[in-house]
Amino acid sequence: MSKIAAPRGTADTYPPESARRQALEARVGAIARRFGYGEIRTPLFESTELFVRGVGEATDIVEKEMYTFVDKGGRSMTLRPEWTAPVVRALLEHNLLSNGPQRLYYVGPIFRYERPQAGRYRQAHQFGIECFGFAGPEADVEVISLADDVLRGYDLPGVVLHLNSIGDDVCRPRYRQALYDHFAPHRALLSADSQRRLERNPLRILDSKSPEDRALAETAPTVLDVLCTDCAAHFAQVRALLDAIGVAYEIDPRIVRGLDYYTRTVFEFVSSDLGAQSTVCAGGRYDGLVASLGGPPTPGVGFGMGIERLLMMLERAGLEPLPERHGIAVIALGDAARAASVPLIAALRRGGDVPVTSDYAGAKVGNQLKRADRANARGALIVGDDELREGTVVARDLVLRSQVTLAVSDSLEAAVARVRAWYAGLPAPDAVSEAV
RNA sequence: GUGACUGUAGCUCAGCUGGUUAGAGCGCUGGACUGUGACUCCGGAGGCCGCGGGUUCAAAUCCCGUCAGUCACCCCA
Repeated sequence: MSKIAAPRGTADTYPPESARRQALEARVGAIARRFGYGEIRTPLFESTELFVRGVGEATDIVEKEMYTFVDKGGRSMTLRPEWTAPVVRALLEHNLLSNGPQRLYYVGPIFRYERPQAGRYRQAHQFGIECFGFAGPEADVEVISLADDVLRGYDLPGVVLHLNSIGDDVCRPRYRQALYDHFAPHRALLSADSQRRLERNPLRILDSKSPEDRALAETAPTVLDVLCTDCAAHFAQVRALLDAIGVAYEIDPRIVRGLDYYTRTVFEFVSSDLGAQSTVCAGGRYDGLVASLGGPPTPGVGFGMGIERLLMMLERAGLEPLPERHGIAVIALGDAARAASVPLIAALRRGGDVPVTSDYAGAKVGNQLKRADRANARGALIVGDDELREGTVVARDLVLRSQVTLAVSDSLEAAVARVRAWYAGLPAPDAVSEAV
């Protein structure tokens, strides 16, 4: 025991849990493709400079959460802490924006050096999308609606979409100033953290959890009061379009953003089921990012969704998908039968989509049947001395507990065909479980 | 990075104020049932009591450190 363990905040995923993740990843990918998004994969690590410039020097991610190392060439590299900057880098590197608007989705790990907690890990996984080239509110709505489809599709209770606008280069500085003016006279009443925030980023005081800040935050001016005409119009259209397609939301002026690149629309899907990390999906518009990384001025909007948080919500909501009941377990009894079963197993696996397993350790029938049952196999093929002599196999329905004898001695092809026909003829597990 | 709680068999957990061979349930495995998976009964394997140090005649138990988990803060997906 206590040999080498997985590093803090990381986890292994193995059956049956890995099947849940596969299913989830397949599902979100399918939804993204239905919206016309194509998958992008980027390296696990990038030049540190990319994140410093893309995410923002003064953000927590860059200041204290990056896994940074120096490679053998003396270059500073960083494990991807978020997806947006790498995606933009790839787009610029391959000049994809000159092909017009781009719709991309991703699924994969991110790394942040943080103390682990419910729904927070050092290696986490995110699904997300990025939509480049559309400045209008339709793109915001498309992105939000995609996230909404994913979450609503799971019918999760208690998920609420919070929506806000944090303005642009014109109105955000104005808002900062307004907040500063509001809090500065009462500086002494703020929590220690917020006194620091006041100088660096007064917006952050708004989402503080400390009670002494709350009272002052209640009376603070709202972003929405100081949006410039363009931003206000954009926000109004986003809301109108969300209404038009029936996506429910709540205006929440307290949503701010930890990353520097956001402009205008920001949103979060929040669940009461996640403990302190209540956000399962967060995103927004980032019209300045592409240009700040050296590309042509290009509007963009997207979101990131936490896979672990989504899995946690599914678990707590009791929405675990039932394991699929399928496959054939070959049960060979004795050395001769075991050897004789190999060609049949191989033939069944080739060109078939039915999982075929076999126990080569020579456990007794009862145990092998039990294991096959627990592994959710649908049927079993039993070959013992009698069957070997007679050139047959016993084909057993593991759900109905009934069995037939199949001849397999004429030719391998015929045997395979006969087994496939038998398997295909088994009643669907759903129908069976209702009958039983 | 800060704080609190926790670490005993594959899993879930008992082990009172330190005392001799560390337990249970589930799982695994053998048998009752010479080749059929529920249930029942009887047996078996499986533990550096997270790791390191200290106190003591004696430590799973007390103390310190460390690693890990959980929860919260900071912050965020």
